[in-house]
Order: sequence, then structure tokens, then C-alpha cells
Amino acid sequence: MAHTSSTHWVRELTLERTAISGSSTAARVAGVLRNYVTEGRLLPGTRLSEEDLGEALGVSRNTLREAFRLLTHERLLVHRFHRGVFVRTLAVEDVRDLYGFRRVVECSSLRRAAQAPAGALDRVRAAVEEGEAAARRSAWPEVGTANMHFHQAIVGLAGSVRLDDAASHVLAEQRLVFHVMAAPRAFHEAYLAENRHICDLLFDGRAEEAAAALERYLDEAERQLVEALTADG
Amino acid sequence: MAHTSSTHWVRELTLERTAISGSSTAARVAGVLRNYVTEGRLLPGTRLSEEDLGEALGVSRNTLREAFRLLTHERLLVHRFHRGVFVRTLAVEDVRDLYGFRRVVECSSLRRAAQAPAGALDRVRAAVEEGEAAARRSAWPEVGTANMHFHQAIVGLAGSVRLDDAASHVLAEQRLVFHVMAAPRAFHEAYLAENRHICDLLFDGRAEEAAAALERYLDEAERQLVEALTADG
DNA sequence: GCATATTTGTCCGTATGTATA
DNA sequence: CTATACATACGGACAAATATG
Repeated sequence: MAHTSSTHWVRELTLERTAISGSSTAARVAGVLRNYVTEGRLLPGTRLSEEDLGEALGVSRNTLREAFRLLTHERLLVHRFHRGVFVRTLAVEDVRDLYGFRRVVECSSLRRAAQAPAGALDRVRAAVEEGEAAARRSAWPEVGTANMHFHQAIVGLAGSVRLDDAASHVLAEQRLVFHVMAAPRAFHEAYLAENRHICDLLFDGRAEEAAAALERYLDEAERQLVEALTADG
Repeated sequence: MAHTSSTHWVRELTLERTAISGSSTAARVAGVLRNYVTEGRLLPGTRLSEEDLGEALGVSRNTLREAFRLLTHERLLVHRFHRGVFVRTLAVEDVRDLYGFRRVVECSSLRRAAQAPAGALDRVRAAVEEGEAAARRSAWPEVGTANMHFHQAIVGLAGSVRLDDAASHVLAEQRLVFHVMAAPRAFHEAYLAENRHICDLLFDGRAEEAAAALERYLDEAERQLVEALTADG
């Protein structure tokens, strides 16, 4: 029986069994777990028991393992042989790596904004406004989500779905480390004005300045996260 | 029974059963299939039957599906719901997408060469020399491989393993479309001098010029591939 | 260090739903 | 419309490795 400790969060898991749905069961299970991880309800280091989870979600071990594999490929989970799967724990070098990726991809995408596909620029502005609106409502988790949309929209300026895809994985992984910030509100809030500034430069056709601003922005965010990581762990 | 048409290539499949080997069975299966795809022995559009392949390789369907997932994640295979997995067929828009990714990632990595980690620059030069040596031996497939190493080394200048990873998938996917070139020798040979030129600019500290040269290079390669694709497809 | 219990790794058989001929 | 072939998903079995006492 479930003697293991991690029974709290398992209990509240549910899987939408509605309709036939185009996607597979494993994909839906992966979606549920992905939300739990990115929303911080499943913390890094937690072990995901095949038996407990399978029972809670009402799926077989084989399908559950399929969902695990999907999330392992996205780097949200890690698989240790004969020991199980765990929510990924990011180290300092992982954070540096993530920002190295983002500096290359996001800044370069900004510089190419002049050749951006139709509608891509508008999605950048929409993400900025989404964040500002959420801040006015004091909905801080949504501010964080809007911030992710902003950066995803910047990558979208390059017009490559493969680049969008790689960026979305990196941004999801990024959420594994946001929870170390003691004051997430202040952390995300500070970047609202930065996003607006970059957006305005972009619509002014000053792509090079926008890219430079974003680079300073990413440097600062990396510095803050590394500091928080080394402080407590 | 094997009534399906695709029995020729399945027959010659073998899986190294030697030793315990550090890697999993699925990883070895994926390696065998990856080689078949990148070497052009398994052509785009071919369906991979779970039953036939599992029997030929002597592995269970579960293990085989794991291998399929690995290769699907690399975009070498596509998975159509309830229809099976197929060797990916690239369309013109895929080629444009690939080069969109490469323009952003490779050119931006070149521009950051000044902050490249130790040894990264040397790996660029080594790849250039590897290609030149292979050309002197008239080993054209190896010239193609060295060319991939060159571009991978350029991305390595950015110093992000996640970026390296994304780039390696894109470069592997690129091989799905090389087979449409009627004269692969001429295609790869033409870029040997370009690689050397970019490498020299890089070692001269003229990163911006190197990035501009690479951009023209990628534009030209894309144009050639699109032309070849629209001609016969 | 040893013996036991638990968990994962691998594989099989089968039932059901879906697409194609 | 029927039949066939196949992927999807489940449940069970046993081996192998790990964790626990």
C-alpha cells in the first residue's frame, strides 16, 4: 500500500476522461503532470511513484511510463535507472545554460524583427499588455505566465516553428527554478517596465537597441537567480 | 505475418546483442534506425511496423516504442495517431524552417565568439580541417559529416548544451533532405572553401564579417535545396 | 554485512477502438 | 458496409535492482 510519504499531492490528481479527444491518454497524463510542475505544486526532487500515480490517475503503468518519457524528453523530469523518475532539480550551471540559450535565441530573433512574419510583432505587444493587465489585477502568477508569453513571442519573430519549439521547452524548464525566488511578485513585477520598453523600441524600428536592452535584462535575471540558488542550496 | 511490402530493409536489420553495454536496449535500437535514416537506406515516407521491426530486432513492442519516441523527438520519424510511425518527409516549408533556425542560432553564436568557452574555437578549426582532409581522400560522405561538425562547432561557441542539443537535432533532420541533391559531391565540396573563409575570419577576431558570410552561405544552401525539392517533388 | 520487502525494468496476452481496403 | 490490419491501453507476470530493517 501507499506507505510512501508523498501522498498529499497525489490525492488531488485527476485526469479528464471526457470525450474521445484527439490526443492519447499518455499525452493527457503528461499535460496534467506538466501543469503541476510548472505551477510549482510539484517541487524539484519529488519522486513520482509509478504505482501511486497510476492508481490516482486511473491509468496503467505502461501508459504512465509513456507520459514520464515525454516529460523526461522535455527535461522536466529525470530518470534514474532502477530508482524511478523525479522532478528535475536545476543546478547553477543549468541556470547559466538556460540563459546562454536565451541570449543567443531571443536577442538574435529581436534583431531580425524587420523580417518577422505577419502578426508576430502584434503578439509581442499583446503579451506585454497581458502582463500589465494582470499586474493591475494583482494576479502575480498570471504576470509570470504573461512574461513567458512575451519571451515566446520574441522568439516567434524569427518565424521558425523549430525555434519556437526549442524555446518553449527552455521556458518551461525555466519555471523549475522560479520558485527559489523568495519574492516572486517583486521578481516578475520589475520586468514589466522592461518588457514595455523593449516592445516600444521594437515598434520604433530600433531593433538593435531592443536587443541590447534584452541582453542586459537577461544578464540581470540570471544574476538574481544564481544568487538565490547559491544562497539556499 | 509479414504481408506488408516493406520487408526488404527489415530483413537486414540486426541489433548488436554484445555485452550488457551501458546504454538501454531502446537507445541501441534507436541508434540502428537513426543510421538507416541518415544514411538514406530508409527513405522518407516509409512506415515502420511495430510488429515486423520488433520481430526483426528481437525486442518487445514496448522497447521499440521507446526507440520510436526518441527518434520522433528528434523529428526523424513522425507519429500519426492510430496510424503508426513513418520516416519523416520534409516539405519546402520545413527546409525554410530549418534554415530559419540555423540563421538565428549559428549567426548569433558566431557573433559571440569573443566570449566562447575554452577550446570551442579550436573545434571549429578542427572541423574545417577534417573536411579538407576528407576531400583530399575523395571521401565525400565524410566531407558531409565534417560539414555537420563544422556547424555544430559554431553553435558550440555559445557554450550552452541546450543550444547544442537543439542544433544537433536540426542538423540530423537536415540529413533527411540531402538525398534530394542529385550531386552530393558538388553540393558539399562547394562549401569547403566557405568554411575555411569563415574560420579564418573568426580567428582574426572579425566575428561580424564571419556572421555575415555565414548568413549568405545559409541563404544559398537553402535556395539550392528548395530548388531541388520543387523540381522533383 | 545480511535478509527481506518494495519498486522498477521488461515483456506478454488480450480487448477495444480506429483507419483503410 | 464489412472485413482486416493495426495502434492503443490494460493487466499480469517475472527478473533485476534498490531500499529497508
